[in-house]
Amino acid sequence: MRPQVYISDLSKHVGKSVTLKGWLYHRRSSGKVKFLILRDGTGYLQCVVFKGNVSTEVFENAEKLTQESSFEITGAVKLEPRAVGGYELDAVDVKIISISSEYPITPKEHGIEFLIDHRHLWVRSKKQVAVLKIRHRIVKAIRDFFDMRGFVLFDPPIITPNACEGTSTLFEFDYFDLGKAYLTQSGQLYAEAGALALGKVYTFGPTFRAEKSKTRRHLTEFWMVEPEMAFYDLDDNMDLAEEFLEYIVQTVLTEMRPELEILERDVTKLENIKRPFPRISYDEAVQILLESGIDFEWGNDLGGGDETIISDKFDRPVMVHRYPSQVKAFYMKRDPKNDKLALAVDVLAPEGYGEIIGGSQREDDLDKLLHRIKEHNLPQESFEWYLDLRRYGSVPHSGFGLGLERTVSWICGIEHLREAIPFPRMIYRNTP
RNA sequence: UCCGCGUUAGCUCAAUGGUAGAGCAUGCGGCUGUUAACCGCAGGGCUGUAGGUUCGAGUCCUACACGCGGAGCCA
Repeated sequence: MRPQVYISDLSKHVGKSVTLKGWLYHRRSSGKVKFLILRDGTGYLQCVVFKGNVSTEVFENAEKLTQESSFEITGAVKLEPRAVGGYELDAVDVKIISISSEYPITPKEHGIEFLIDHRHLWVRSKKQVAVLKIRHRIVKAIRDFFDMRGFVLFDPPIITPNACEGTSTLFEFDYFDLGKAYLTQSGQLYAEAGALALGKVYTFGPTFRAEKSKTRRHLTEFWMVEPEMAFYDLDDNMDLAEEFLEYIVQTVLTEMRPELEILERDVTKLENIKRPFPRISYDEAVQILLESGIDFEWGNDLGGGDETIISDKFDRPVMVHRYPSQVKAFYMKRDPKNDKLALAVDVLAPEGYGEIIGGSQREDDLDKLLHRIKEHNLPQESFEWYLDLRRYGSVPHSGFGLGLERTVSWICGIEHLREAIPFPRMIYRNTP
């Protein structure tokens, strides 16, 4: 077999004869000349098959190729501004690997139901490939960011014996003789144990929510990254969060331009994402809502529409801090200046993409935490290990969680979370 | 759980209560520079399911199923 060259490496092979392998993305024919668009996962290449330049057999092979058939093609690479990608292959040989049956996803438009039913094939489409490559780059940026700052990856369990925060609905199942177990909704409590062992840690993995929620901002299975830092207060936490977001966005802007162009993303919106981000208190957020004519009662959580109104006031992510403690989880530390407030922060993405980060300083006082657990009617025995973290060398500590798919959606400018993960899991769909 | 909208060819959509149509895809033919190519021909339908109104229902009514969007909830 001749060595395979990838489309992304073609600049090194201009003027030379190479062999590429891939699938037929599209074909146009004009009698004695055929234009085959090859895709190989790294890009797209127009291959020209002239009847006069190849044997009858090769020309017939090119004729037989249907959309998504796999094949091998050999020819000389040349610069060609008229072709997609800027290069073109003057084919001398075409070998069929496998002829594709009638491919369901045609070049014309499709409805979302059809596409999601064919997700296993939809991921071959140009925009989906671009989104998934950006997702990959974001994941790498996340790991690089924390690794460069001395964080240690600390993997929490996915099977947990009880509800982490006592709020969300969880997926429940039988766990041998030990009774009910649950799929994790957050690795955060375990991350706190990690932070007290290793100083700075992060978790990164799938999490599960069983809420019967059906909106474009929801998945039942999604990925979350959760840093947790010993000796960080709320301000340190917010400093890290904004540095983190800036790094992710600027990395994608620098390294993923071609993909952002395929997605027709307005990059000027992303170029704004530079520190410092605006920081407003919950009280100030409520003021914005009241001034916008929203009938909002102090003490309620912000809804999706409220978040959009607030984020529309800014051209970069806005950090809303110090929420009423009644709408936040039991483990969040109270504001020493106002016991009704929790030292929490939510980061709202611009352009209506909503909450991408939720975080807080954690309650580090044993007695207060015990009190909170009773207040929330949580089973204390399940949290004894967590309370131990306050019994043995408790320190101020903070952390936050970033929803990966919401971040991918925002950066890619896509409408629905289901396009930000290869195989989305939603309330009425667990296939393919 | 609640509130809207939808379901017609493989796909995307048309069709005043009166013979079910187009584009794409597929097949055959034509074209030596195409960019979702183009031109000609052909095949392709229990109009989501079950009732009802009517001389006559894709169209009007009722129920159900499925889907999409939103609310609540959440990252």
